[in-house]
Amino acid sequence: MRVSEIGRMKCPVARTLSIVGDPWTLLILRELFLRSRRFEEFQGYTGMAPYLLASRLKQLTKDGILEKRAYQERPPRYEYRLTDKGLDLYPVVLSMSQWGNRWMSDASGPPLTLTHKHCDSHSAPHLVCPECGEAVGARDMRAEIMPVMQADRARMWKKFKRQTARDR
Amino acid sequence: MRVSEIGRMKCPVARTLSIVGDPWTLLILRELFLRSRRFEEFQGYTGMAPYLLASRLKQLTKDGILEKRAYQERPPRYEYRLTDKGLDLYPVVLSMSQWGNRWMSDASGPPLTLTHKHCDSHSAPHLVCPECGEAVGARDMRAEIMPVMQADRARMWKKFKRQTARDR
DNA sequence: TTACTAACTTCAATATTTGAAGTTAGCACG
DNA sequence: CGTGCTAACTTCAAATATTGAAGTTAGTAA
Repeated sequence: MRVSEIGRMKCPVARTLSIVGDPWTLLILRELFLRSRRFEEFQGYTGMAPYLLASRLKQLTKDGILEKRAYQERPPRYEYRLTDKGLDLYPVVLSMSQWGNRWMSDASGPPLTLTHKHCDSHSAPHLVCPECGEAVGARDMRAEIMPVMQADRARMWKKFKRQTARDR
Repeated sequence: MRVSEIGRMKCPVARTLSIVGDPWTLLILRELFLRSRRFEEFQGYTGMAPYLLASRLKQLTKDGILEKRAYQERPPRYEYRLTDKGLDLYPVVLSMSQWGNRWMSDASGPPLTLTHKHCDSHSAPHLVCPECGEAVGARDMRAEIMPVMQADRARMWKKFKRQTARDR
């Protein structure tokens, strides 16, 4: 299977990865959540090659994550903004930020702080169960693979087994 | 900047990306959260090439996300399990799953369901502010870049500007 | 007319991924 | 004792993607 085919799996994680499964794309998203909007800002703050940046911005726009619009006509200049679909990726980027803070920080103090606008407190949002309100982690949840995804997995497994059998 | 240097930025998102900023790595994590443990399972259910799988597992082990252990001696067979550091990546994978459910699903019904073990209800955990308990999204939070990260960004920006100036 | 800017595009060199095939260390069957 | 089978990789050559450097476009400003 090629990277470009990951999105064809009947799995919500895989489908999300087909859009944001790339470090440069996620750095662009980080910048957007830090309120960068211009090509130059993305390039300067991520350090990525302009060819790659252009191709990623094009793809994200096609995927409906970003909207490109001119912020002036002459000379033509553009900005990129998150759509609602893009804004909704916030939990992904935030989770990465919090994991990085917890597990990858050095002695130089917190690089980012977050304030909840509504209650005006510094906070690190966490996941809770909407039913009981308790904080949840990996050990607290049980995932069940439904028939539609199970069938897809069974198909992949069979293909894999057929392949290894043919090798002999 | 090269992909392999992303982790040197003083940014928690970038540092996390240096470990999980790759679609195959995240698919391996998905499998681990779905309780896969063996090389063969990862290969069969992700469809990735064995060379890539082996190199990713090696790196994840080195990064302290996984532990490799023999589950039998003769013939030698191994399994891979999440460490605490790895388990703590759950919010990243869960956020991706939920975004995929919301924005990338087709008509064939939900591929995965989650049950909160403690209250036994089907639930889609969401982010809340720990201070006031309110659900939070991108628009509700204000990020502030602290001096240590700000300095790093300023350095990158200057380097970028120096580079484009030299081009002329 | 020359310098400068933002937003790209092009090109050649390098690095990574892919698919197919091969290897290793055993067990199981006839 | 030989053949087949398994899980967990490794190797190789071809295809694909990324990188760094340089170039382009459509303007404004001095």
